[in-house]
Amino acid sequence: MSPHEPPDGLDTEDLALALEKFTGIFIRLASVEKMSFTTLGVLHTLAGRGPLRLSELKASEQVTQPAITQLVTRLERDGLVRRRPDPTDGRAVLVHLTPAGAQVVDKRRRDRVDRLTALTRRLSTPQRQAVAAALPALLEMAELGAQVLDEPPASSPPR
Amino acid sequence: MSPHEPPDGLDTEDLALALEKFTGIFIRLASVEKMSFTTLGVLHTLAGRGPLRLSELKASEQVTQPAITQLVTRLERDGLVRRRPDPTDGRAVLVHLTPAGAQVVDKRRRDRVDRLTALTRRLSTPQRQAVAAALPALLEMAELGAQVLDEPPASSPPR
DNA sequence: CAACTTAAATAAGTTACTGATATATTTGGA
DNA sequence: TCCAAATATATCAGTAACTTATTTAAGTTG
Repeated sequence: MSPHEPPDGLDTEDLALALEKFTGIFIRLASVEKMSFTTLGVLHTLAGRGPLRLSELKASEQVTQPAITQLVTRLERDGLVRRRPDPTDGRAVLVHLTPAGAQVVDKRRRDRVDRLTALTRRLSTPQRQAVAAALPALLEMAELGAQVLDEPPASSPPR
Repeated sequence: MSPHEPPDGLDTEDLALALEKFTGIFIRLASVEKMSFTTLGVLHTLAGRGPLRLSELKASEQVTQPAITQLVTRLERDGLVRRRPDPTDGRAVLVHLTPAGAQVVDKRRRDRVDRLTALTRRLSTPQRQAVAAALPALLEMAELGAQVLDEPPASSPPR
């Protein structure tokens, strides 16, 4: 009946439903401090991957190139990032996180950890163990997913 | 050392890190069709919880009341929702999803399920089982989290 | 070294937000 | 009963954050 169930008990429809609910809550767990999702995404990406070109940020945030230029301009105005020339390519610019920018990311992360801690305290021990056991698989899926998102969005990929 | 590790193996810092990566990918898995996160959030909320007042939508989306009024106006213009008077309160309006609106939500959900299926196929059987075993706990956390988000954002809530 | 490509910036217009305020309805006493 | 306060939504004016189209500058190639 369902084409989404491999033979080992993970129904992808259930998974999608659970993850929809969960991510909807999770992304609201951290204090948002008047910043858009895209802005926070850029700061977070820079914190995780180090200085990047505008074109690399564009790819990771799924907006147009002028939008990134303007967003970085605003972030620079607010002292959260700095533009520096790319020594290996005179056309390019490397966007660096400033200490203030790193602090924003850290604060959000601490908030999230605090709230997650509060949530997990209310789970049963087996539930906590189940979540801990699933973490490597979730990380693996995130990595696989990142690769997929770089590929073209074909509607019906011919197999 | 870490205040975030209960005695049964779930380090919340690890959890937060994994979930950050995972949700960052997950929310981009579905086709976005030129709609903002907020817009999609409203459609999804209506699909999940039935007709709601503007003020209820406002609470679930964390934007100002005029933003919701305008967003619903745009959605109504595009035929995705309809406003109808609340029979129990002459001031209020109930926002209903139209069939076209429900279709948008369904398509996104199908997209997501398809992509998740592709991802989970590349996991090992134990990994899939681990994810399946964690689903109830994730749902529980989402539910607990939803309650927390409704509460006032007090820094030190008195018990 | 001209033609092409790539990286980022600029320009002009649109959309989606915000705070402040207005309108209509309900609620709760005097 | 009736009026003041509270509640639910709408409107208005201004700003922020995007879009497409175009421009500028620096690399790459035959």
